[in-house]
Formats: sequence, structure tokens, C-alpha cells
Amino acid sequence: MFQKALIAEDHGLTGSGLKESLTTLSITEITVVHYCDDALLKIKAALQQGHPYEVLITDLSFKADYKNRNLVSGEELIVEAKKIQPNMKIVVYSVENRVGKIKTLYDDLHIDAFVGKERRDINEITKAVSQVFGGKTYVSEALKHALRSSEHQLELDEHDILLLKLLTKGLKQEEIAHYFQERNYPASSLRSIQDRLGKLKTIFGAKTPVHLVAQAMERGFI
Amino acid sequence: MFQKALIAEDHGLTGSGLKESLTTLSITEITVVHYCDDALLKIKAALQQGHPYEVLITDLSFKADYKNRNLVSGEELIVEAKKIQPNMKIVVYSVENRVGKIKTLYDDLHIDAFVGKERRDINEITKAVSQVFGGKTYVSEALKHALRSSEHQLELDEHDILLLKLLTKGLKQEEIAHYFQERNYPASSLRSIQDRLGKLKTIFGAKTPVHLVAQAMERGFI
DNA sequence: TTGGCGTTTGCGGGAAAACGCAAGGATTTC
DNA sequence: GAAATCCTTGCGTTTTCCCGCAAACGCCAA
Repeated sequence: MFQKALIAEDHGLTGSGLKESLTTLSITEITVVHYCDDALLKIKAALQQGHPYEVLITDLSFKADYKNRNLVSGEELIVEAKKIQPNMKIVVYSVENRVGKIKTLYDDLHIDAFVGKERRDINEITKAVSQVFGGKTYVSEALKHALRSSEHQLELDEHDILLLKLLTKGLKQEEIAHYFQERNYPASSLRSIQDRLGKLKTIFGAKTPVHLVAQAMERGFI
Repeated sequence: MFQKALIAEDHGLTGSGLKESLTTLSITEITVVHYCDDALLKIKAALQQGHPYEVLITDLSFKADYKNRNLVSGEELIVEAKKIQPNMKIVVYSVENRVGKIKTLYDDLHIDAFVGKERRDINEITKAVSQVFGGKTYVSEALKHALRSSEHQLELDEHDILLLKLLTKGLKQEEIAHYFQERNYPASSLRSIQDRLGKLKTIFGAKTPVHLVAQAMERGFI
């Protein structure tokens, strides 16, 4: 089994729960940090001392507080960690449940395992870590299934998301059109914005713009 | 210290972290459940056997899965628990950080403590539980401060809230007017609804209805 | 080049929303 | 009881939003 593991998780109790679980896997040296920046420092230091961490278990979202942060999210941490230590195994542990998002973690960030924060996650995390130690990529059964049937998932491109976000910021359609035009985005005329909005409303089954945004917010797209 | 504590938390690892923390407080009998319904069953059973739980530590949001659920949220669980065992102490442990929402937990549900899921939550949870055991209500320093500065802030009456909620459901102004008229609410004409909306927009500093609702949702009024 | 085909855009008309204004009502104040 | 004040409401105008229609544009294949 791994000797050294690093845990990056900003909920104190969850971090200690994680550590406890990994201890039962007889990983001997486990460090828990609450900030991405701290995680990177630890990785660098361990590498220089010739005793690098073999696996990083990290959350995705880290709440902001009084501290200035360089790295803001688990994704950023993963990218930086891979830069300085490419062979490090990465296990993501997060509440994220949007299949699309998780898929890009595997595809683009090349993580070795994703474990959702949920009821049976204790089992899952140990399974995942063991399998990753064996050199394999771990994908939970539920996730495999979701990935298979994720074709007819609603796919919003980044412009859709941006449009929704601008709406929540109080811009009106014409202002959004300008915003898009200034940045040379495609379909940036007022009419096209309205079209896009109309399509989004059908997708979400929303009757009014407010309804649409409320739905999008509840479902975690914004 | 308490003898028996019940933990309702749907993230396995977090639940085990919680349990571990409470153990260090020398609470001898700690039960962890992952569903609200299970929590209620445990409470009932313990009560009937003459060894009731003294304190309930519960999350607010519980992810849906294959199981049919009666109680869907921590709020519902708290209400039901208080019905069958009014003297039970309630500690809420949640990622919720919207002051308005937390305030209603204290005011309406009469919880004894709220602890946010964050970096220093291990300390906080033990402090909270100890203080609650002493018969006091626990409010963290950060929260006290937030409550103070949000006190003479916006006060929305129930009709304001309802109006916002109806908006998120996709009703348009005229439909809302009808809705209010049917129920003989005051100021139910279309013009009055518009007035109220205008005032809400000033209060929230919102430029558009969408902006308003997004703000209200983010700040936890809906 | 020509001819489809889908996307993007402007126009126009109608619906919905925003908002000033002023006419009642109700309530408070003296 | 009179006056001042506030709340509610309807009307009318301007702005914003909605959406069908058709022209313009880009892309690709024959």
C-alpha cells in the first residue's frame, strides 16, 4: 500500500474522517491540510526531501476565508501538483454529482479516481485508493452507468452558462448582447440571445426568465 | 456530558468524523444514521425503551437516492423530532452559510446550536455540544457578528417571500396578482405587486427581476 | 459556380413589465 | 372632526421582452 498520502479537504471533520479511513488501509504517513496552497507546499517540500507523497486525495471546492489564496479550487491544485510531480496519483473526493464535470476530471485532468461524498463513501474511498495503488483507474459502478447514459444529459456550453450568470448579475438582454459582441462571441445579436434564452427555457421547462434562472441555480449550473 | 447522541448525516466519512469527535467528549452511546427517516425511527424506539437520545446532531440536506423518503431535509426531521420528544437538544451541522436561513433555524425551529462545515469545525462542534449540554444556546462568534450586522437589515414579510417564491415557480405578475386576490391578501392588485417588487429590488439593490431572485436565493430568503 | 441547409440577424407586432401620476380609502395625529 | 399621511388601485406611457418571418450569411457538396 501507499506509504505517504496527502489529504486536502477544507471541512475539518470530513478531513479527520478521511484520515481515519486511510489509516485502516495501513497507510503510515497521512497529512491533512485545509488549503490548496498548503497542499502544494507540502508536496514540494516532500519532493525535495526525497520522500514525496504518492497519492493526493483532494476535495474540489474550498471555501474562501480571510486568507489570501493562490489556488482556489481542487482542479487548480491538481494541475499544479501534476506539474511538479507527474507520477502522483490523484483521488478526487467531492460532492460534485454532475456527470459532465466529473467526466472532464478524468479526461482532461487525468485523475485516477473520483469518489462522491455520499452515504457509502467510506467503502468507496478505500476501494478507490486500493485500486489506484494497483495502478488502475477507479470509476464507481454508479458513475460508469451514468457516464454511459449521459448522452441525453442536457449539455449547456460555456456561453449558455455565461448568459445565465449575466442574467443573475442584473444585465438585461440588450446589455448581454453588447457584452457578447465586445468579446466577439458567436450569435451575439439581441435576437440570437433571445433565441438562446428561448432554447434554455425549453430545456429547463421554464416559463419565465426568472423561472429559468431559479431552475439553473437549483440544479447547480450556476 | 450527554450519554446518548444521534447523528444524522448522509456523508459517510463526515459522519464517522463527527462520531469520533463526540467520542472524545466521552459521550458513550453514539448512533450514526444516513437518512432522516432512520433518525426518526431511532428516536422513537429509544424513547419507547426508556432510554431516549438527549441530543440530535443533524445535517440539513440529504441527497435523494433509490430509497423512498418521508422526511427529506434536516428541517423536517427537526420538526418531527421535537413533536415526539420536545426536550431533545438539537445541533445543526451543515454547509449552510446564508445568515437569513440560519437565523430562522434558531428563531422558528428553536435549535440549540448551529455549526458550519468548515476548517475549524472540529473545535466548534465540541464547544457547541458542551455548551448545549449546559443548557445554553450556542452561537459561534462569526455568526453572532453576522447576525448583528444583518439585523437592521432587510425585513421581508411573508408576502414578500411568497412573492419571490412564486416568481421562481414561473408565475408572471398578473398570475401572482390573481393568486393573491384569491386568498384575499392585502395589496393584491397587479399594480401593488409591481410596487412590492420595485421595493424589493431597491432593498436588494437589484436591477432586474432575475437579479432580485438570484440575490434572494443566494442570501437564503428562498 | 450553383444549389441546398443550417445559423445568424433585423424587423415588426404583440405581450409583459416598469413606472409616474393621481384618485380614492384607510389610518394616524392633533 | 379636520388635516396630514400612508396605502392601494387604475390608467397611460415607455421600456423591455417575446417570437414569427424572411433576408443574409457561412459551409459543404455536386
